Amino acid sequence: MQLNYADLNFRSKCSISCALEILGDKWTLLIIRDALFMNSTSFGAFRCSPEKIASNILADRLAKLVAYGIMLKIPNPHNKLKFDYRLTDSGLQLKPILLALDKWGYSNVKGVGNLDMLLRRQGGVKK
Amino acid sequence: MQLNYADLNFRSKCSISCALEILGDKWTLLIIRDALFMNSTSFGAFRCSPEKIASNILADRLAKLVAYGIMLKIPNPHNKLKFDYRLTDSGLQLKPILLALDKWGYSNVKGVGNLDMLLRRQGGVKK
DNA sequence: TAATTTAGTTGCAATATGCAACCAAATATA
DNA sequence: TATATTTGGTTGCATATTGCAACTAAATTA
Repeated sequence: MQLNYADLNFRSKCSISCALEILGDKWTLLIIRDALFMNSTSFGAFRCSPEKIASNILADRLAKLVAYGIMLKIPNPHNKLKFDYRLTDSGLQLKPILLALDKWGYSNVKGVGNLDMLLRRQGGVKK
Repeated sequence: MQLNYADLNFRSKCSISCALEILGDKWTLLIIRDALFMNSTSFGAFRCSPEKIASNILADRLAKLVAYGIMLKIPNPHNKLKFDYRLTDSGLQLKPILLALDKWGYSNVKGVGNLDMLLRRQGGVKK
C-alpha cells in the first residue's frame, strides 16, 4: 500500500530519507520489534519492554504509527479498556530492516545478544 | 570488528535496541547513504546532499561516527584544509540496512524515488 | 463497594535541533 | 604580493523533542 504522509513534508524525494523521517528515532522501530517478534499488541505490553519507554513517548509513537498506516488500533473485544495495535501490511514489510539492524548490532557492538537468543529466552515468535 | 561504545550506556542488551541508540536519528544513516552510494568523503560533499543538513549537526554526527569506529577521518594528502571521511568495515556493513530502508520507502511512501533511480540521475556508485 | 488495571495526559526540566552568522587556516587568483 | 575564495568547522539563540514523575477516568476484578 502506498501511503500519503500528509503531515510530513519530506526533505527530499529519496526513499531512504523519507523512510528515516518516518522511522528515524530511538523508539519507533523498537515498538515494531515488539510487534513483530514479541507478539506485543497492547499499550501495556509495549510499555513493558526492557528498554522502559515512557508512556507519553509510547502514546505519541503509537498514534503516529496509526496515522501513517503502519499500525491499526482495534478495540479489544474482551475488554473495553484495551486496544490491540496490529501491524498493517506496511508494518509487516519493516521486518527486513529490523533483521538487518539485528545482524549489524550483533556483529558490531560488544556484549549484545541477537534476536534469536532473545526469542529463545523470552519466548517470542520465530523470525 | 566488535566496538566498545564507551560513552553510551545502552538501555538493554538487545542488538536492535543498541543499533538504534547508535544509528537511530534522522541524519546519521543519511550520511552513511552518501558515503556508501554517492562516494562522498568530505565535509562539503556531505553538506551538499539534497536534504541540506546543518553544518553543526553534520560536524556532530561525523565526530560520533568516528568515535564509534564507523568512519575514519583522514587528512587529505592534496589539501591541508580537507579531510577524507571513509567508512570502516563496521560502516560498510551498514549497507543491508540502507538497502532495506530504500526498499521499504520506495514501496510504501507515495512519490519517492528509489536508490537505483537516484544513482542513475546523480551518478553515484552501484549498489 | 473498594482495589486494581488500562491507556493514556499533564507539567516541567533537560536535551537536541535548526538557522544564520561568524571564524581561522589554507589555497587560488589577480 | 595582496586579495578573494574555499574548507571545515564553531557560536549563539529560538524552537522542538525527550525523559521523568505524578496524575486521571473509565472499566474490570475481588
